[in-house]
Amino acid sequence: MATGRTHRPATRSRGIPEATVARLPLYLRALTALSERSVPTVSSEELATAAGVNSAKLRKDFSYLGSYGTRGVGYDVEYLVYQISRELGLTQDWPVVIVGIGNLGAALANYGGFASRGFRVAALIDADPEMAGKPVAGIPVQHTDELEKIISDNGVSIGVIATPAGAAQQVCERLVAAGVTSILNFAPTVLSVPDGVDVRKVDLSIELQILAFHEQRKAGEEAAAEAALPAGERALPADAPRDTAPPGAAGRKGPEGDVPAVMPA
Amino acid sequence: MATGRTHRPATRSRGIPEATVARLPLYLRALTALSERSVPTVSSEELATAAGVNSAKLRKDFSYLGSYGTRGVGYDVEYLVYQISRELGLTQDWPVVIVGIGNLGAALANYGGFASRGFRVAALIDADPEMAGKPVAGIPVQHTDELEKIISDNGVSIGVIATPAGAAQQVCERLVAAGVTSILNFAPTVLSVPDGVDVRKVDLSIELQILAFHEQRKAGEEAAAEAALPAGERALPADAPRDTAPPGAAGRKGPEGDVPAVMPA
DNA sequence: CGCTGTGAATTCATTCACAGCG
DNA sequence: CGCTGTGAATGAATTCACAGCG
Repeated sequence: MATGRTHRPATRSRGIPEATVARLPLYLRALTALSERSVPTVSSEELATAAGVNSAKLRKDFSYLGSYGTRGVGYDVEYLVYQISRELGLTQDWPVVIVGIGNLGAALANYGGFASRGFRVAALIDADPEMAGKPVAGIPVQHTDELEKIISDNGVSIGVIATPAGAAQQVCERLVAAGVTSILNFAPTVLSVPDGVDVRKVDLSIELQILAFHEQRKAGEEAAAEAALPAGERALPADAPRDTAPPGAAGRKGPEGDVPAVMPA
Repeated sequence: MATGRTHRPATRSRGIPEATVARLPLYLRALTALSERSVPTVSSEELATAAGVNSAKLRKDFSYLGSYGTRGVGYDVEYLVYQISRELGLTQDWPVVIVGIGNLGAALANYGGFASRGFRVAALIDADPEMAGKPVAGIPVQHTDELEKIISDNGVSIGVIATPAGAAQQVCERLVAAGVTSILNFAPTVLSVPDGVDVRKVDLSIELQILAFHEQRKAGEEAAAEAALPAGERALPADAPRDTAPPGAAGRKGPEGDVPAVMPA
């Protein structure tokens, strides 16, 4: 990906930044809601609010797609829905397979937003022979043995892995060998794939851990705020509300013997 | 460096970059696996591979935490596990509530990796009176009416929203009012929260859409690479270069005004 | 030596601020 | 006027590359 250094002069002809791509679905969702309410046009300000971003960012994002707005007015909702859908490749239907029909896999299979927008669950696959034939979300589960056949018969290029961590890499390899080039991984493990295959991961415990980090920081600040007095500043120096570094940021270097007790017991 | 140049050598005492925070759980997972295999030390190179990042990035990340390695040797696995756990706030247990016990909520409740690392499901909450009392993953579901009491009785500061989109904002407000300051949102909607509250979102269809974008791009490149044959089908693959230079082509507008109606809601 | 830790360089993303079109 | 589209400025993240410690 992006390895090829095009000799294209400055102006990116089609290099939409990754960060922008990641926001297009958000815009699309907001626009779809407006469309359902028959709202004809939106300003960047309104749409940005609905999508939870700021308007400068939204306008910059749209500028990578082309000039789809009208100065003094805003954007035509229907038109933008179409343009973004097209950009995301949602004007076609993507058959998807879900591998691993446990609790999570079943929940994904039942997830409505799936079919509604450009994706179609082509098959559910599980390694447990007991599951074979049993319908989940109206679709009969098929055994892993059929994986390769299913992929090629249906021209599947997107696979969802919802197996236990231990099985994920192997499943991944089979999917890739069978022709899948995009994988959404729910298993808590790092997948290694050949070049040209995209992997995105969703991991509950990672998200929780990130939240815990911030939560802990908040607790620390709170405590520091209450007793705003000289304390072991190395321990849990409350970052200034803004971002800049707080005062007295002396050297670092974690003195190994010292394990600063951080938890506000 | 640009503006840098404060009086202080910018040794941030605690300003860990967000991107780094997001990777700490990955390192932790890889380290935990090593620890279970009783591996005593790892080099940045090995650990980086296991975590799926490159070693320079890993070393830079660790440098924000302190100097926990030994030159010429690597990192002590146990020690690093401890340091990262502490940094992430996992040396304490975080009670978590899950609101919305449908397919997904149930799957989350059953998710093992939950309890295993610093988190404890304090309660399951659902709006359906039918659900009340029924145990899911061994925990009895409680009715939404109890939400505030549950939060405060258990000192919950992290909430997981797995309700339908329509209910999410309201649930969010009640959680926040009751004292929750970190939210993991699985509902496909933008939550608005007051300052000081962190929200992270997990959205299946967004992830799929991002994959579809890249998938489409691959298909386009492939076609173009194959043999510049005039593809008869969709004339708008990933390559449709309608965007161009900002300078000369200043006044370009959408494609010949048309194409309104589109997606099936 | 080998491998960490880190300034400096580079690349990527966000924000500002305003020219200019409708 | 109001609002888009976008250069330029700023800021964040990644990568390079190497000094220096064990």
